[in-house]
Amino acid sequence: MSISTTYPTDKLSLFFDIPATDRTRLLAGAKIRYLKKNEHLFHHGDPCSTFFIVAEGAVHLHRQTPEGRDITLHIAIIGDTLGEEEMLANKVLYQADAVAAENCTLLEYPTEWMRQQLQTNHTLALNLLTAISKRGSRALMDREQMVTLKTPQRIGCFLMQLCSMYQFDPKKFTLPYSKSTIASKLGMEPESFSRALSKLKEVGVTVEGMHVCIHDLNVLNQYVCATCSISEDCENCSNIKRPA
Amino acid sequence: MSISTTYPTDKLSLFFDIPATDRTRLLAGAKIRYLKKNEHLFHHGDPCSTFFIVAEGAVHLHRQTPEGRDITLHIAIIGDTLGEEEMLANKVLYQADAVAAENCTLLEYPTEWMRQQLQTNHTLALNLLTAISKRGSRALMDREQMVTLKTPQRIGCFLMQLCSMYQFDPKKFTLPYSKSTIASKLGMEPESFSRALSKLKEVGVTVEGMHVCIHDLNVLNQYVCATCSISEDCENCSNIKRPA
DNA sequence: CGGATCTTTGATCACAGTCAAAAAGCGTGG
DNA sequence: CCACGCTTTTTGACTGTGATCAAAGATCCG
Repeated sequence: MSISTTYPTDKLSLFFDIPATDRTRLLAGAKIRYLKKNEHLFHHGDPCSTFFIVAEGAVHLHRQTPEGRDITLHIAIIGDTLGEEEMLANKVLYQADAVAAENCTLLEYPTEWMRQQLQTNHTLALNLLTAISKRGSRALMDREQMVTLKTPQRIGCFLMQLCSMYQFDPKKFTLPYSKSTIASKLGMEPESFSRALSKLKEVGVTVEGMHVCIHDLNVLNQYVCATCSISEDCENCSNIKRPA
Repeated sequence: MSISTTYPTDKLSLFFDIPATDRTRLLAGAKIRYLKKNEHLFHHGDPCSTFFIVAEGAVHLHRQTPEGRDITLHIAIIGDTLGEEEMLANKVLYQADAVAAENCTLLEYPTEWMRQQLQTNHTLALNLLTAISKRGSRALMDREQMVTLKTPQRIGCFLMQLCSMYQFDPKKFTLPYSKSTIASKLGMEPESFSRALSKLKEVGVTVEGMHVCIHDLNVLNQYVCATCSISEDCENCSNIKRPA
């Protein structure tokens, strides 16, 4: 079975708008890589000559402070890329640790090869830059929310994002990664996360184990966004207000 | 006197690597706009059909929470662009307030015109995307530091950034914008900012009015970066370790 | 000089971090 | 299938930091 039939490459935003022939070549250049949950993809400081696209699962990107504290940079999901900053900025070492947050499938490319593709394939280049730009504005949002939102609100926002990213049914879905991972991604301690979850019960969010139930999206939405400066410009919220 | 002789356009990163003839055309397309300190450039929600480049001074980008709290998104300085997100994402309204943090000179372009330039001038497009990408990774850093660094450390980091951005002499320089503006940009209240400044005295940073003196950059550097996860990958710090 | 804004200082409060321990969940092997 | 050990999550008590409210000093500018 060929790669192109195995993976729904049309779900990878990097390949968006790329004609079938080019896409086939891009897929042929990829090595498929499987990762089990908790397996390392690369370590902070490793020499870096590979670029990855997440085809399935989620990869946790994090790094440590000199004191040994662990900070989450990003959780990359389907369509996200790994090592692109390094590739574009010509870094020779990976700038973070990458660990599978669940079982993963990745497309793996030599950085050099991908660089060449980017030079000749402008659509590909544009897609990558779009992705980077989106990630940037996401980071801006996160920073903003760090200031404006309290712990339970940030969690609420995250849960709504999950629903929209994975097309989960808000009434009943399962957390795709562990609670500590989520806590870290939200910049808080597991204890705070746990306590904040119980506060969310007051707005109709029940979490038992890995199972989440948002009784009323609108109630949660209002609770979360009441103090958020992004408001009208928030894609996440507009999705909720006029559901697909 | 022509625009090209009046402004050191080679300092605008957007025009980097662009041949003189193209650069001249780009400058000819610009309207020059002067802003006095505290003057509004645009308001959040205004219809948006203009793109700006900061040629001089600094523009404070901020927006409000529903509760009326003011959140700083960015302080744009020489070479930075305003309205580029809106332009690229085809937004029809500005997503923030823009106010001059000091007296400013701006290059002003109709969004449509600039869009056309970007389509034909690939270097220009690349420069813009580089700028956006840099801003994104800056936002990521900020978010990270929000978690890892305490108030005085964040201020210290900011002061070092100032020195490197404006080529200030650490021993003696003047804050380019008001303390409340800086506080807001760092995501803290003016009171906290003020108190944190006094703590910085312990590591040899004296601030009197708008005048700052960093007695020993290395001491400050160590104090700031002791708990920072970016460490080796921090451009700011590498500048200090091997000064120009 | 006087009114405005900006900054500092003081007192208090709330929230999230920390440390410690209990509880729940998970996988392994008997 | 249960028992065991390990990890993850939760709960509890406490602490530290920064936000908040209020008021006093500075500073700026007309």
